[in-house]
Amino acid sequence: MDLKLYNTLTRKTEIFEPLQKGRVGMYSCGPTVYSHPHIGNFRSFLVADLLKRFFEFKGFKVTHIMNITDVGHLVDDADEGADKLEETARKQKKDPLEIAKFYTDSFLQASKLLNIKPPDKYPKATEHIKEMIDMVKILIDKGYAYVVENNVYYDVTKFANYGQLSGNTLNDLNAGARIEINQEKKNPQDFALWKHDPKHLQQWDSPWGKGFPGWHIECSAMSSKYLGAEFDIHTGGEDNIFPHHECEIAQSEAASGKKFVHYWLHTRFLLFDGEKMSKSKGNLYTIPELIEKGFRKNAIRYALISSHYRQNYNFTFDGLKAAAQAIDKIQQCVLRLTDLGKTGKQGEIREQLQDLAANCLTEFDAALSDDLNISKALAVCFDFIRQVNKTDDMNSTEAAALLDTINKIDSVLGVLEADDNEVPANIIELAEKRKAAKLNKDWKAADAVRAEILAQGWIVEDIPGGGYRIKRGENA
RNA sequence: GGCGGCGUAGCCAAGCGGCCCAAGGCGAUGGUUUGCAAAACCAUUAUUCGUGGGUUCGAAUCCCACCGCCGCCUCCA
Repeated sequence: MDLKLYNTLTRKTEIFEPLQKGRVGMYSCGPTVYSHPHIGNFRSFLVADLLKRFFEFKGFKVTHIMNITDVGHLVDDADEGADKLEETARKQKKDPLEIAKFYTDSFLQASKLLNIKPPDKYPKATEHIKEMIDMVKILIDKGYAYVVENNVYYDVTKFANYGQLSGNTLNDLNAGARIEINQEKKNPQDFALWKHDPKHLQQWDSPWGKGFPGWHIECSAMSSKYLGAEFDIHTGGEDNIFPHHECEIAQSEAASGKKFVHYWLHTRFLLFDGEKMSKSKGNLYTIPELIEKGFRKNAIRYALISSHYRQNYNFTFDGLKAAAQAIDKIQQCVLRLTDLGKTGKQGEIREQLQDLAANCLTEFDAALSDDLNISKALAVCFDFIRQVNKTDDMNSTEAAALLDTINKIDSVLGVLEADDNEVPANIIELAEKRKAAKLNKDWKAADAVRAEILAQGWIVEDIPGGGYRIKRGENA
């Protein structure tokens, strides 16, 4: 089935056609490691993860690159002033690279908690200074860039398509007049490829003297190194459209003479309780903070992927609770199928169930193939689960087949993490004690033990037939 | 000023010209089941899609106007 994606570049939903059959080259704008990444950052990373997993579900071999920006993002509007990393470094009196490492680790840990599949490579900007310098040289040689006083700027008037991605024309940008006039630049919209600033803590040698790279060049340089000058798909947050991605296109296409990226996918911002997240509002939650508050990591993942990526997602604690409930519904079904797979009778799979499973996967595929219509896909998933729950007298072959279907779906959703909840021995003991009490019809004792188990953070549930099941409770 | 998005049940959210008296999740209510629970299942929870016009045999879906909300326009995913 064809995958359709909304392409920011053309402002149309298009059928995805890879450069190479069966393969996808994908680049995602990653974090700038000067603070802990928050849920908003992760929504964008999770959309990339969802898309990548869906490509794999459809049988594509994906090469996924996500950069880690550990240098070069300037703080204020005029390409002047302190670098964000440096600002943090000065505040904390640490070396910028130390700061970068600390927050890179924070990012990687949170990514793991959210069950994000690691990209094939997380290239770091500071490890690709040479590649960036090489690209800047090419841009100067080809006449797209010019040197002034140890600084290198890109001349936007030389690139005819500047503004194609964002819809910003040079005239509009002039009218916007938010740009402080920098006398060095030929045009106010020209952006820095290489900057000279003796006050900067991070410095590298270059043909233009000591300095540091401009903040768009790293993605152009690293994407071409790992994916080639021309590749399939580039993802990021909506704020990246302009100027970052617009400038990447200008740099990469000018340097290579080829089309840069075929499909641009941008994730809309997350709101928190209907408001934009910001430090001043104190609503920039990080993943560990939410876990600290008692929310489950897979609920956070579910919440963040459960609405369409081109829609603002309004993040609320109530939404997280709803997400946790929804996952439980799936998990409950998985538990039952797992039990039946072990204890059910041997047998053939009924045709009706075979069709149910096949249709589910087809519809799930169709939903996500429609520009990642996740709501529809989840609806398919829950419809399937209801049908499964309604099915009595299931044999072990059937249970295994249906379980396999859920697992295929979860290879994309990634919310059913392997059950790492080893039930402690004392809890099992208590559960056995309760079972014994129940056999004696000593309901009081049985209920007391159940309360005790709950107090320790676990839930016992009876299964028809006299058995029971132990689940992790809220605080386990 | 320029570019773009949104308004569907208590909440989240799909649908984008007829299959819609509108999917799915959460919540709520009643029922089946259970020692009691939990889970599960069944039923109910929008004859209506921000408001007003229009186009059409037919509109939540297209057009116009109005109201409200939000994002981007060189820090930001």
